[in-house]
Amino acid sequence: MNEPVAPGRVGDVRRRNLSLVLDSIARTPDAKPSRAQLSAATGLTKAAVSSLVADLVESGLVSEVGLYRDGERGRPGVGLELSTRRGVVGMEINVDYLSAGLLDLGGTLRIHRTLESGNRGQSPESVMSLLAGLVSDVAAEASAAGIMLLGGGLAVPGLVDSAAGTVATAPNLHWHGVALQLDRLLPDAPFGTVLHNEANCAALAELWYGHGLDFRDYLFISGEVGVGGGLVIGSELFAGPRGQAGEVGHMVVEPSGPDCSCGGHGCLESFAGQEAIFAEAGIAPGAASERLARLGEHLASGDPAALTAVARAGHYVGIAAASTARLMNLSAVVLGGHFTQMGPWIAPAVVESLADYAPGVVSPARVAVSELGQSAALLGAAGIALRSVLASPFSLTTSG
Amino acid sequence: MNEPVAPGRVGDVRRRNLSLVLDSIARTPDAKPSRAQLSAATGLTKAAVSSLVADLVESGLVSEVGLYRDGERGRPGVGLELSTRRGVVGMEINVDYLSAGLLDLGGTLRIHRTLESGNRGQSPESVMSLLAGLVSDVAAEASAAGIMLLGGGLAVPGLVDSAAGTVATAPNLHWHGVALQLDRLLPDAPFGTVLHNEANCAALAELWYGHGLDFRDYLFISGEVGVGGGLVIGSELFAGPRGQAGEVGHMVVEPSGPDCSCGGHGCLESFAGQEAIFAEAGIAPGAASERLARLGEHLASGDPAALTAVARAGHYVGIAAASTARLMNLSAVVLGGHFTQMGPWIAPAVVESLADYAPGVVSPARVAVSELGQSAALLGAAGIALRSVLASPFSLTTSG
DNA sequence: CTATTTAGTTTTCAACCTGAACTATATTGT
DNA sequence: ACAATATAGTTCAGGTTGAAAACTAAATAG
Repeated sequence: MNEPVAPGRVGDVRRRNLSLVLDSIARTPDAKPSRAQLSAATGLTKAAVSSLVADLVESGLVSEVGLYRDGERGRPGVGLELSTRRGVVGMEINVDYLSAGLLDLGGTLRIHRTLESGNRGQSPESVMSLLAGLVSDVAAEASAAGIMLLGGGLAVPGLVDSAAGTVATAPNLHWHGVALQLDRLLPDAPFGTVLHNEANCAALAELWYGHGLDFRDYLFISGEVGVGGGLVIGSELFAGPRGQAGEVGHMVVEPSGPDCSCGGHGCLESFAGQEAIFAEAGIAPGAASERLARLGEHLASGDPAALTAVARAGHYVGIAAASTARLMNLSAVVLGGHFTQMGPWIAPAVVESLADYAPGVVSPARVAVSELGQSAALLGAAGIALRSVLASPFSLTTSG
Repeated sequence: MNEPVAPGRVGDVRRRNLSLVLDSIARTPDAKPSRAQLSAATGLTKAAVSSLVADLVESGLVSEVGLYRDGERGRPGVGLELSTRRGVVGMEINVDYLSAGLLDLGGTLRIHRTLESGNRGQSPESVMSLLAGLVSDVAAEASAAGIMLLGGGLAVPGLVDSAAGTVATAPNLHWHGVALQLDRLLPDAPFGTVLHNEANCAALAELWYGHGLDFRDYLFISGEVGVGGGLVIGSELFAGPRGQAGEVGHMVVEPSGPDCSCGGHGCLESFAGQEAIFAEAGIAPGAASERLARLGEHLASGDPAALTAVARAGHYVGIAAASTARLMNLSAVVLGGHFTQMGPWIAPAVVESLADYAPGVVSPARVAVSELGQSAALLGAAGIALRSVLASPFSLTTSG
């Protein structure tokens, strides 16, 4: 009950306004706004904006980029943009690969390296060592390009405790209750590295770089080995009480359904997880990516077993989405992960199921398939880091 | 995307700290803290607390209550408490009755009046007139007791838009898209009257005056004519994108289930709504309260039809709760509304169902039955108003 | 080349918290 | 009784901050 609410101090005002100005610059990536425009956009006086911008320029987060001349009368303003000489690193540990990438403050992915690596069952230490090597390559390249790294985000396919930097459970990696040495990855970055759930990262990537531009509230459902998800409410990720919300894979969609590895019955994952779809479609065992490709071929050639398998998965995804939409008053659904490859076949089944179980709640036009590729989680993790920098620029300021 | 984030001004600091101090006083209802204790609790200096308290006392929200002598050495502090001479009004429009009550700032329900009234199908204007009469009685009593009314909250069984003060749809009242004249109810109260959903109000009452003292995160499921609900996350109501989250009644719990009035199939309401339970239990038609009483008798006497009907409702409530708990990472469930009367029979079924479909997520000890009576929604509505006063005391201050 | 318009800076001022010194009022020990 | 001590609360100087308004800077229009 007794949350330690910090007292408001005079300095808080500046902290907030620094972030407000920085955010205003970030929201207009093309315009390169002048101080005067920022003053109008934020409601702060020109004097205040000047003072705040001076701090931001000094800290290196913002650059002046020549005159902003638009043919109008009067003195031209000086264009401002987020510095492209500051960046954050997005990282991903997945079952089959590791990856790391550099996102500059402007939101451009400047570097992206992937390393094939079978991580299932490997020790966290050895995987982290591999990742640290990959990251140091990226860091070296960034350094060569004159880009200073401020922080990073790491996406892991499992339930995580971001605050503690621990992985509670990552079934597909066979990790349980491991504390990751996040400090190793970016030892010099002032904001450090923060751990996040992979599906949540992908949901956020979708928000910032995908369909989030159209939808403010949606359920993101990501097919992987399991079925993960993320809830975006008001253009923000809903993380839940312990940061582990969005686990749509174990919603009950068929009370009389088969037993699930979680101990329950009739979970969505039993119908829409990779193994379930492959089995139903008659795809022989093998590497996941290869089986997925074969499923795609079967679908394209109209194979009935594949078509029914995917339609069944879509049907149950629709049921889970219908319940979620009703419960949380959501109006859109975005499909990601392996569902993207089945997009043309699974989306109609989801639409039909939604129309059947929750008519009028999610219109067909608001069932979308992600267009971000395999980099979604990495982009999301980097984006989280980027936004945490933009949210608290004060610490980089001389007085911070 | 472009949320109008207000710039931070110097005065915001005081606004926040006024609320912080007021909140600190509210959190210690028994202790009647001194300024020095508040200083320690909030982290503000004694000087700042003194200045803030002076404003709060002047505005009438806080009273000094004699010396705080605890046998220790040193000058005794002056006890502070939320004024019992300021209050808010909770109001409820339901199918069978209207009610209004006065909650003082200390959180004590001082007055509570109920008026039997068949409101189903009545015009909003006539119902509001009846309610306004009831409220003016309460206001007169408050005035006689020297209590100044600051604001009010009105609970209505339907989907509402609180900001606009409109009822989107209240099926059981037969209201659709009506704008309520909330200003009529408490014309002199500086904070006005705010409209809320009944189930959400009940969920909040549970939070503030019921099991919320034990649980920080839970799903509240309220059986009424329909099945409503409320999601409490981190001791706060999760309202959703348009303030209409928590509609657990239309989650899909049985894909092959019967058609529902919402247009879907297999909704929870089809199994756990009043009509469904009465029909299954073989309770003849009649007034709702009377049928509920008869159901209670049948249950107590061990009537098999009644027992299976309630067990079946509990089974499906458990499925919906399991899905919700998984999706949102919740760990507790509170049953309210008509489920309270069936508590001893329905709770075990819910527990069993949860253990079956989401083992280890919600422990049996965390399935609770509400102990608040019919006044839950009213208490919640009043509590919302009370908290909005405590959150923005600045407007009552001389400088506000 | 002056008037006008827009950008950005400087100056003055008020709000408000901190920190330290100070006053007020109690208990304890002799 | 009375000094010592401890705790509560107030007063006042100091520093940070943004608002408001005056001012400087730099462009275009005629």
